[in-house]
Amino acid sequence: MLNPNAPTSDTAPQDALLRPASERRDPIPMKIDAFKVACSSCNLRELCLPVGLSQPQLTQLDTLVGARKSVKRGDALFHTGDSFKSVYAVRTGFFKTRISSEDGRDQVTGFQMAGELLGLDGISTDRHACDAIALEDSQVCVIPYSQLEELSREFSDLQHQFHKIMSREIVRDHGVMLLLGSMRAEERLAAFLLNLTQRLHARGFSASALVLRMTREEIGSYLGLKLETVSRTFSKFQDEGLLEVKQRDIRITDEPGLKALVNSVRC
Amino acid sequence: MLNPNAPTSDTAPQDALLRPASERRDPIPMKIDAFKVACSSCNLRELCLPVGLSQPQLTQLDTLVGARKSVKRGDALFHTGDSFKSVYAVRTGFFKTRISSEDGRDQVTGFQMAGELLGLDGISTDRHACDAIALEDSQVCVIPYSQLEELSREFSDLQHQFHKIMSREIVRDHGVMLLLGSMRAEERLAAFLLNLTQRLHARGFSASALVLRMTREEIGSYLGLKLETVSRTFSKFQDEGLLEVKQRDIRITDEPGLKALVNSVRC
DNA sequence: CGCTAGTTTGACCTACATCAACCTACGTGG
DNA sequence: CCACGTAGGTTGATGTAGGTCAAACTAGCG
Repeated sequence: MLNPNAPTSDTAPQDALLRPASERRDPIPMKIDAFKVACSSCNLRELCLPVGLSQPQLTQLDTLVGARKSVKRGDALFHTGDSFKSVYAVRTGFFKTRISSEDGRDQVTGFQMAGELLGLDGISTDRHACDAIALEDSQVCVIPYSQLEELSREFSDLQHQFHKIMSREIVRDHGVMLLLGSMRAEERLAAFLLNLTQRLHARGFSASALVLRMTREEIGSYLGLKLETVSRTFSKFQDEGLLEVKQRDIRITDEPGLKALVNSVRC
Repeated sequence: MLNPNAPTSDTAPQDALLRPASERRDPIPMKIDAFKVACSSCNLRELCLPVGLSQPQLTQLDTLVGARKSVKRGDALFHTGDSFKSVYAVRTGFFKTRISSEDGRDQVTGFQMAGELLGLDGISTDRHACDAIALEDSQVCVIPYSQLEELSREFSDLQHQFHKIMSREIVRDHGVMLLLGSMRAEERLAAFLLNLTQRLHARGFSASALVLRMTREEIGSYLGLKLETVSRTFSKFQDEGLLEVKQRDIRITDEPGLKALVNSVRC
């Protein structure tokens, strides 16, 4: 199979959306304005902000999500210090967020895929607190924040869903702290791969094969490891029969083995 | 000075609130119900949920904050898995939050002092996702979450302040990731101490002297270090003239030196 | 076809962990 | 009031996971 991130047959609700933008063909828009986004007809609505909303609420939400924005691979959706106006929902593509310390070290704080929100850090100071960089040509839905607040005052379902998303980010961050604070390299990488595949699976992709959109260095930055350690750990996993690794193409050949790594203390 | 956490003379808005509960004497409550809390008259209102609210809004908020709850040193305010009903504002005392992995390792994810909110992690799944443990006898204000959502649909200021608090937690967590992912032991401890004193200072305490409410092990867990390393690093800082350390009593004698440590790359 | 960015692998080094002994302070009961 | 127990803290000796430095390999891409 050419694309190992191809959707599995059982769950493939939005395959088209997860291919590179160049391959994608939009469904006929429900509105006349072809550049207008419609959450109500979006294949990601079960993963994104609209989760749990009724049809009339969705129609309202459509009025809020103003436009799509394309971001080329390597370009930033926003930078640290940019004034905060909107949050963004990833529609297609893949992002990383990173923060930098004064002395130039930086830390990747997350990888975002279709249906996930970017920019929540900006609410606290009205300025973005990280850089969001596209790891492949991507498209996001622009959600003007003041309008989101407004609409979520009207619809408690939307309000609650938004709070859930923020809370989920906090819980995720605490999980990463546990990983960074107490796991060894193998456990970190195993946890990372299982997290990625689990999220891809929720989007209709294979749970056992994936194409990494990020470099070893970016993985290392996220996991608090050097790129050489990431590379060596991949090789080790391959030697042990847990994975097949061909550069960025990964196939998980022993998922229970990987899971055991994450849950076990040492050895 | 007996209590090195004593408020400085210039900014001492709520000294009484930050002493152990046993020493504290409440102001005469504005409501007849002595157990009722009044945000409108709380000395922490400039640090807590009410930031930026008008007087009438504060009065509304008073109806929401139902009760105080006392938590003895060592006891849990809530545990992982407890059903989520409320968030809590620390009124007096000091807490830690921690998460545990299946294999028993745990990670301290934060330390909370007066005016800070606990329990935001619970929104995502309707169950608390961490344990909150009092590090000294403490008191919290109970804020029923459904009512908070309701009221924040009425008052956009409250809504925005609540969002800011959640966003700030996300930004803080990302900072901790940077610390855990790329700083060395000395930098971590220096950053930790500076963060603590900065927060204590915002509450009217000295910026240079503090009493740690947590053990070396808890500091280590938060910073991704072993307790011996924390202890050694304290000793090293003392030898270098950055700190005076007497068990949990810390006096910062060279703040610029500490700050330089955090901002410099190596050495 | 040659450049460049990314990756792999090896040899060596170091910051921190581990293990262990001892010290300190405080609370409890005699 | 003292003595003893215990939880927490310090310090030393040694081990090791992962960092650092370096060289070679691979795959796109102009």
